[in-house]
Amino acid sequence: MTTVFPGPPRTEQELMERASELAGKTLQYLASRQNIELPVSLNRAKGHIGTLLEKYLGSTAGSLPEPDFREIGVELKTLPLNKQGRPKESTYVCVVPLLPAEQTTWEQSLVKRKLSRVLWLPIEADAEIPLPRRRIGSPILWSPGATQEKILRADWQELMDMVITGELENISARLGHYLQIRPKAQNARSLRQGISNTGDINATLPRGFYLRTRFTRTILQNH
DNA sequence: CATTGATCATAA
DNA sequence: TTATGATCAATG
Repeated sequence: MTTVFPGPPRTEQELMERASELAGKTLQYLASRQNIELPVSLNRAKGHIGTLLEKYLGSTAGSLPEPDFREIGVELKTLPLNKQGRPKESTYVCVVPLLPAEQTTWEQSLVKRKLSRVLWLPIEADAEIPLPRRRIGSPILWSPGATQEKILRADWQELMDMVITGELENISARLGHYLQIRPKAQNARSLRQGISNTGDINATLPRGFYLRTRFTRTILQNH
């Protein structure tokens, strides 16, 4: 593997310069610059493109529960686009804290810290385009507006209230305007400790926070 | 055909 | 083992 830049970006501007160079380039180009081979399909490499971009841009966070660019507090998210140029998938944000000891305020939450500043990188993702030929779009450096944050916060609060009051099993992906909670696991047999409907701690499916496609669509439209 | 629930790879 | 990176695929 070849490292393209000497270290992590020190400023947002430096990050944007690095990302802007990729606009219009293909995934083949992105991989070639780093002497990494593209997988034949994303089927068995679902996060490959995101990882490739992190490496290219100089992220050092690894799999720490932190924004990708810790030095400047920016989170990197790819945004897969369908044939119409709209987001085709929801966006994973972070793990849902299920235990009482893990609870925080909205201000301290990982959801807020990650979504405070996001570098969105649109990627062509229509199934008809071969992976190597899919193009990277122009980067969007985004922060939630006041109204957006208000709704994100309300979603988070509503969902976390359910988590801590033993209503976890009543949470479905239908809840939440912008944010939703869905399974985030190796498979349906994966288990995590959580608060049961009797208030005890028992085993449950690990969950994650996701941004709905209809929300990321508006982010894209506003640019 | 959009959405929900399920799943795959990998690093520390 | 549990977080990251996400997309797949069944379902309504």
